[in-house]
Amino acid sequence: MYAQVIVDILNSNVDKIYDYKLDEHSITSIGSRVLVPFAGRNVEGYIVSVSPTTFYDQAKIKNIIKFLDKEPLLNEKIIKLAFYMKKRFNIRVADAIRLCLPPQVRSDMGAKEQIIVRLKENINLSSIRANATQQIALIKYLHEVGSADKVELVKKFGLPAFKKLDSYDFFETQSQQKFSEPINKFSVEKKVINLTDLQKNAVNEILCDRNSIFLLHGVTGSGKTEIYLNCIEQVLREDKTAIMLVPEISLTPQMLGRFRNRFGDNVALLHSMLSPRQRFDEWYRLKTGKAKIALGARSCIFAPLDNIGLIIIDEEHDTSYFSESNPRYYTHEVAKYLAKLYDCPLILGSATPSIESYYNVKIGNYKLIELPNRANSSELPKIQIVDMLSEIRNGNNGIFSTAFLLALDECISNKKQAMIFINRRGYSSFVMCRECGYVPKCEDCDVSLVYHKDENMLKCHYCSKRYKALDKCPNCGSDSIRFGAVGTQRIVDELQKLYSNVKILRLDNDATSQKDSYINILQEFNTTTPAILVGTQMIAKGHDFNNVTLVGIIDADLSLHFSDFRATERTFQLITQVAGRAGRSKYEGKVILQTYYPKHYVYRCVANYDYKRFFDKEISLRETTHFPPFAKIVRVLITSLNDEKAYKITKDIYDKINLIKKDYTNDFIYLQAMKCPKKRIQKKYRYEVLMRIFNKNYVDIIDRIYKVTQNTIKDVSIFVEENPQVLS
DNA sequence: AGCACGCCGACT
DNA sequence: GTCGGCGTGCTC
Repeated sequence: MYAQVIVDILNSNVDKIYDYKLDEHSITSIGSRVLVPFAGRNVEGYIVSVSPTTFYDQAKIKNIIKFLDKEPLLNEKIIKLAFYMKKRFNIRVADAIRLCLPPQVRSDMGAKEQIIVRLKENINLSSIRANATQQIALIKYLHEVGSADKVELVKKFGLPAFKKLDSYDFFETQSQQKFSEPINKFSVEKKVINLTDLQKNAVNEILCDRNSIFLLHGVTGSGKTEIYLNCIEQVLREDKTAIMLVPEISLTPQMLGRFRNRFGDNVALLHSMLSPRQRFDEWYRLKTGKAKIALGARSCIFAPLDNIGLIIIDEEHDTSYFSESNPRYYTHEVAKYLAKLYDCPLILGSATPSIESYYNVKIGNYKLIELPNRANSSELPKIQIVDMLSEIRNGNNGIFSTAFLLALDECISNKKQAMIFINRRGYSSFVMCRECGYVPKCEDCDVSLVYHKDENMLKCHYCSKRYKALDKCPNCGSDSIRFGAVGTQRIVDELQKLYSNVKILRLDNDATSQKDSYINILQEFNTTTPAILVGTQMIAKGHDFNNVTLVGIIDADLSLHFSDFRATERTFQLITQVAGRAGRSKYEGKVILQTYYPKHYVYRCVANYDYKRFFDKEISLRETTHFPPFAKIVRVLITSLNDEKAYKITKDIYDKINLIKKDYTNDFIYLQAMKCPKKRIQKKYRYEVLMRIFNKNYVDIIDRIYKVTQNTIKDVSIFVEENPQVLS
């Protein structure tokens, strides 16, 4: 028998199947992690299949050294998924497999045992030549520290030196392994919640059709979570398992609490806030069947579950479901494939579905379930559009409109809470010298610096590099400095001037850099009245605050101005989400939306909670302009510390794609090579080849694009992105 | 990726 | 004549 093995090396040159001899081990070996000899060393690999024959030269086939775990870590379906991901997203199989395993599995308990090296007692140093500097340095070092890790020694003194000394038999080695059983416990305190008729129908519809993809379109507060919980309950009764995905940011204590209360320690949590150890424990509970529900962010789709009965993607429109760094993948596609493999339903839930998902309903790929009302029958908050231009005409040049200040006054004097949304952190968007127009920029990135008042520093939002704040213009010496558009810190400042004795909290990336402060800030806000919470997108998602009666959107247009075809869609989603924070319990909520474009269709639709009208507008626009979902955007991103090299490669790739285009003249809507909008980030120069391609022959074309961009070139990295979320 | 192998300049 | 610093090509 032969085992087909994928080696755990992240390099496309070895991203293929290698055959090894397998003695009487039968089919049960599939998914096992093994140690195999490979190019003169031992590496970890995964058995992806087993067969009685081989196409490779039998004389060259080696034996598997050992099996690294008692049980296979992967199942056949996960392996299928890994190969699908290679094809669909152009990533390596080993990359896909790694997504399915916590890092500990590979580093702590298996083949990657540490090899501890010591010097033997009576070694004859005279065999070393006097000019072998590396060897002597190694001996000296080892003599000083006593013992060291082999990997460390090789890194410090080079492999040749280590090998030479090893050949003299100077070393004694020992390997270390560790592994322990995880522990965990939670109590169940079951609360019965009566479903509305609409919710009941939704649950029934899903459970009666286990082969479909459902788009659950329910307004904020319509009780989608309760539907999820009921569906999961049924699936568990059938002795199956479930995966529930939420955007990282909306995995709030409330959400977690609801799952824990309902399912106790049957829920495993996979979340980036967990320590590596905790994450491993949760993974292990799923792997061993001690937990049957995997709850977590994007990568939780790779939870080690068998017999999956249901997959849910909550807030399906959220951009965090795109993995934008390596390995790049789109969670919806992974979930769809998994659902098909397990013959189980997939639920995509949102108050503001992505245009693409809703379009899939229109063309019959998804089934639509609608929840047009809030579950507790409270009204959706009234959204009032305020024209900021007419504010200026009326002599108000401030950040806040008169209508907003009045509403805030009322809110505060009623001892309620307000949330203020501004999608920009820091104090102001940029700083500029009034005399000469100088704008300080980051040394490593092609972006303006942002002033952060609390630290009195200028910060780069792309690489987090910090600079001294300016008291004088370094260019002309003037001390007259102007601040650009306002950010969260500035809002807090202005509000504190107006309400010196009201608690004002800020929630953005800066305020939450320490691990728990995110939860602490929310906790403090939750228990304080009156109070004002100022924040970025972070405050938009899934928090249930009972006393919020006012939501202020300071500059709604912000996300509208991105030169991205999804800008309006994002604006609609963001505003609906933020507005949904108001009036969730017995108190009526109100939303004030400040804009310079009050007539824009996105605001008309948003104010009436009219998703369908917005969708119709947007989809016809996309169709006539040939944008997704009617075409695909592909971006090849080329980055390098070396500007000329990057330029040369870009030109090269452009030429090659231009050749492909000759075979598919009618399929290309657009093809262009250029510098990226941000020409440099973290010292790396950035170029791109951008194209738009019709769907018809897309699969063939992208395959060829992947091929011409695969060549690994020294000092230059090349990424191919499909429908990139941000173009910077 | 990372190892062998082979070619080269530098120094013993 | 060795050592070690690279570039190349291959890994079941």
